[in-house]
This record gives sequence, structure tokens and C-alpha cells, in this order.
Amino acid sequence: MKEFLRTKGFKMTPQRELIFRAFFELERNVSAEELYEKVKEKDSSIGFSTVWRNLKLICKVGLAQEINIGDGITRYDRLTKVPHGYLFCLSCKKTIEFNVDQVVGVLAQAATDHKFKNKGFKIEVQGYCKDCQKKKK
Amino acid sequence: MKEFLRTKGFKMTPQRELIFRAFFELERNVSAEELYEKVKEKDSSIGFSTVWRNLKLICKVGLAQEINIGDGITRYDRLTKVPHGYLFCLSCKKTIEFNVDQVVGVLAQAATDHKFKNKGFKIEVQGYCKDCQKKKK
DNA sequence: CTTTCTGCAAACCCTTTGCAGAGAA
DNA sequence: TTCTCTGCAAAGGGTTTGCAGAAAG
Repeated sequence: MKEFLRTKGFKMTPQRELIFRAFFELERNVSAEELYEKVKEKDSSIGFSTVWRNLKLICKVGLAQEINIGDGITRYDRLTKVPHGYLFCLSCKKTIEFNVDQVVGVLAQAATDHKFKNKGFKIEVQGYCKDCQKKKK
Repeated sequence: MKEFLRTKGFKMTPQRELIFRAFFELERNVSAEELYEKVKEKDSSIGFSTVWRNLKLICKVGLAQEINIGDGITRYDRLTKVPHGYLFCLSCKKTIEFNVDQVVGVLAQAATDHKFKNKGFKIEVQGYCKDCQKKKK
């Protein structure tokens, strides 16, 4: 990781490492605020902007992606295999990734049909996850 | 339209009518700010919050949908046939709708596979539209 | 009359940025 | 030493809301 960052022109610092670890250890997407809270448990002196800037950095080097459901909060999700869709739970805000191989072809075709230069997909299914459906009952 | 709103418990006013007209006459999505500018041309006394609240109202009654590409600006797009995908131009911010009949089945299946209660899709292809590609040259 | 709507101004709240000092390389 | 990084605090900037008066039904 340290090497990876170096090749991109960034340095490694204790805070950075802490933030990266916390982010990648989580199995769900997080907002800057959430990750900040999580990281503060281990280093209470860390600043919010440091977390925020590192989240942006993670996106910049291509390891995560911002997602936005329109509630005004930007969340960050790990970018693994590309591309993939999300099942976004409107209740707990967790995302479940799913394969979209069968879909991208259709979308790429739609882009081509309109002479549109494709730069990326965002495929989202909003609803309620298994767990949240149970809780509501 | 007036009748439609009445059945939902809302009143019709001159401002409301002006805003609705302006919104539906536009062929592209708009931000609250953009629609406000547009509406002010016809009635300069109208307030921004009136426009904003009516845009929310249009969404509430199911005639439009908020879209969000992550630039911090909420845009509103007419909801015609359902559902449909967007080609979203990162340069001019316009959206081009396209048919997603072939895709929704796959997404619905993904939802079912995860016991996820589907409440809506958001299918977006980000990139550059025909016109903006030309301008860049 | 009663309830919703409007316009203004201020409050909100998450996101960004400026800066000076600290820390990597 | 040089350049990036951090923490704090303040600025930004779109989104919401409170309120009193106006208007619809």
C-alpha cells in the first residue's frame, strides 16, 4: 500500500494508515462523518478534515467511489471488481453489490446509439434490505 | 392539473402554475436555481423558496424525480414512462433518457436474490454528450 | 373562515479550504 | 531541505425552515 501510494506521489503517515485500514476493514459504505467517528476510537486527536481528505484520496487513486442517494450525505464505497451495481437500503444505508455484466452491454449500446461518450455507470436499486424488512415488522 | 392537485390536497396558485409550466415545458432536467432563473423572467417577484418547494411538490406527487451526480446540486427530471435510464452529460449536465426494459428484469432479479424489497431503480450512464464532444475539439 | 401558499431572511449542515506547524522522504 | 500532510477553525454554498401576511377554496 505504501508503495502503491508512493508511485502516485503520496506519502504514508500514521493517520493515513489508520484511516485506510479503518475504511477497508469496514464491510459497508461510510460517510466521512461515520469513518471519522470510527477512526477517532483509535486516535482521538485525528481531525475531521484529515479523514475527509483521505477519503477523497482513496477515490482519486481509484480504490473507492462516491455514492449519493440524495439525502445530502456523500458516502464512500470500496471499488472492487468493475463495474458493479448497488442494492441501496434506504433504511440502514448499507449497500450490497451485485454483478451487472448482463446489464453493461445494454447501457453501452444505449450510449452508442446517442453518440454519447461513456465514462462510467451508476446502477442502483433502492429499497429495503432483508434485515430492515424484518425490523419493521 | 388543477384537479389532479386538488385530489391530492393541494391548491393551485398563479405562482404554482407558472412554475409547473416552466418545469414541464423544459426538455431537460433543472436545478432549483435554474428553474428559479427561468421563472423569474416571467414573474420577477417570485421567491426562490417557492420554486424550491414546488419542485419538491412535483416530486411528491410523482411527476418528477431528483437526480444527483455528486456535484452537490440536486436536479429534477420529469418522470414520464417508468422506469427509464439516463445518459448524464458531465459537461452540460443535460440528461437523455433511454429505455431500460431489457435491464430492469436483471436488476429485479438481483434484488430478489438478496431478498431485497425493491423500491426503485436509478440507472445512469455518465459521460459526454454528442454536442459537448464537438465543443471540446 | 380555515388551510395552504408565498416571500424573505436566517438557519442548517455537510463539504471545502486557508494556514501555520509537523512530519515524511 | 523540500514537499506533502495534519488539525483547527472558518468559509462556502446549496438546501430547509420559521414566520407573518396573502390567497385559495
